[in-house]
Amino acid sequence: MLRLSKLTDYATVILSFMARDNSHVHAAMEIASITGIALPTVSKILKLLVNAKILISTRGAKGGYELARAAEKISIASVISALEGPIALTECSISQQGCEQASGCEIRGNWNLINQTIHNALESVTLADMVRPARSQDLAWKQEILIPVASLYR
Amino acid sequence: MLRLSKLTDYATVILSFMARDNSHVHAAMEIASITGIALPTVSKILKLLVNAKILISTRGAKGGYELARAAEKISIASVISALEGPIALTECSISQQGCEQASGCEIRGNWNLINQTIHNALESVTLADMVRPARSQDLAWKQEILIPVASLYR
DNA sequence: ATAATTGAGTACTATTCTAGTCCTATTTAA
DNA sequence: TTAAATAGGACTAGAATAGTACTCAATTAT
Repeated sequence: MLRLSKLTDYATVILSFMARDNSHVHAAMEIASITGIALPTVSKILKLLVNAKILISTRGAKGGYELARAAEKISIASVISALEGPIALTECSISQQGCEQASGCEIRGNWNLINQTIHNALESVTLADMVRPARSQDLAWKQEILIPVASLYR
Repeated sequence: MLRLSKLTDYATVILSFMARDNSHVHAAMEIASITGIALPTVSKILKLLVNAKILISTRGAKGGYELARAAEKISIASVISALEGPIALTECSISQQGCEQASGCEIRGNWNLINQTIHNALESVTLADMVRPARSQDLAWKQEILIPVASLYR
């Protein structure tokens, strides 16, 4: 189902909360109670986000977490790869081992293309976009979508 | 990692083989031996593709599978959803149950937007595109990618 | 200095999902 | 009627995910 893991989903919830109130640092406990996510789980996610340089942590009393940079500069792609590793639809996109399928490998290049397309799309969406309320069914945006892969061959 | 399942990967391999030679029906056994995928697994995939109306099956001796329509009319999105169910990054995108996260739900609409964007991108790539050889690192296509979601709010 | 607060790191467990296999029924061509 | 082939479902083993717990390290307030 092309799904993100729950942890990634939680991460966006946590980050969007922090983006809305970035005036001071937030302790893990505070975040847990506000979002309703269990504390150990919140901690785990926050640590991953710190490692990915998305958050900055301050230890000790009065410590906590805060965004490492403005919400406009935090892409959804970076959040996803912080939690789930590199964005790659197929196996071969990560490990360059190559597949043993003799006849199938001709499509790998195309998968990489699709992969890149999706990656770029996710790269273009920032945390700031997520915080803003979604437009209701505004059909205009559908026309805006470009289909780069298919048009490659024309 | 935003991964597709192996079965979906196999499915594209199988379908691309069938797209290249759509002159006659292919038995599951034939497909298995050519692609190197185990027969029971191939059968399972083929059945799912038939249910999704992507393939047509003929029973009995001299039976087999063939594409239900031209490769140009088979989108990658339809293949993915045949194997993995509806394309949805987050839980809420499928079940309208709603999330219990009190403060997080404001971003659901935005997830749906991203979701739709990716879905449309995948919808635009067809099996025929996959069969064609991939262009080598032609950087031109990168510029072609449009970032519809972020630009929505400007 | 010392105690309290808070994050860092690691290890562990249970549950869910995925991949893959097998068996039996049904259909059709020869 | 027989052989070839798909249809459908049930089942198992393994891997990945989600969530928890515990101990160490750092900082600040008193």
